[in-house]
Amino acid sequence: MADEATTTKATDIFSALADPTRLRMLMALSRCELCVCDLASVCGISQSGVSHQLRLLRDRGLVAFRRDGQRAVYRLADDHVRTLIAEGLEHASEERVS
Amino acid sequence: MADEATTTKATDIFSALADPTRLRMLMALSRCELCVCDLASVCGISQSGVSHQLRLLRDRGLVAFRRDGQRAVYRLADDHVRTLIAEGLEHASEERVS
DNA sequence: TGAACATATGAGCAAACGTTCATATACAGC
DNA sequence: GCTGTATATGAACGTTTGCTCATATGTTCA
Repeated sequence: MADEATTTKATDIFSALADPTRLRMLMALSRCELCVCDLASVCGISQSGVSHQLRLLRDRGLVAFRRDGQRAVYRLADDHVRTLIAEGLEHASEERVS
Repeated sequence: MADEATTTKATDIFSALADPTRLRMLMALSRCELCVCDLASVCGISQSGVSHQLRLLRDRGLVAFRRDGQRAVYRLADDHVRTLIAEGLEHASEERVS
């Protein structure tokens, strides 16, 4: 276990979570599904920026989406993502135990 | 919960895990404590490179170390780190469920 | 003290990243 | 068809990252 491919995939997942903008997007999506413009206002960056980041998250398999008329409505791909985010936030909010 | 500071701290943790070299180092350290030169041979980069990365991991609170003569012996700072790594690897090794 | 070994630090550089701007594509309603 | 809105894509940019080289610091033993 933990071969080269798995390690690479794990770093891909972690690096997807390693940017403040993407983490905020995923935190928002862990509550409810949202369209691109919603995410843009949540993150405070341009629609274009959000779209670029969403493509990365899609490529890494962290989010999925459906078309709803003109809108593209995004959601977390699965509960694994939700769990990882929750764990990271939990550890981050805990006091450091030496 | 999940305020600005917590989000930042979480991205710091995730980005520490987001590099192949650092993840390999941490995976090795999750089995047993190791000195710098051991880690260098595990990672296949220079001693200097390992030392730089260890400093980052120390600053982020992911590893701790003790002096043993000339050696600096590093270990994971706590079990939270071990848990996060294990989760990431587990998710990475699972088949993608659409 | 001085030599040998282990680790840490600083400078420098190529590559990757995150953003914006401009523009293209897709859909809805007229 | 055309217009307006939502999303996607490509180019360009400044910034950050991860590494190596050279060198400094620290520890042990003679």
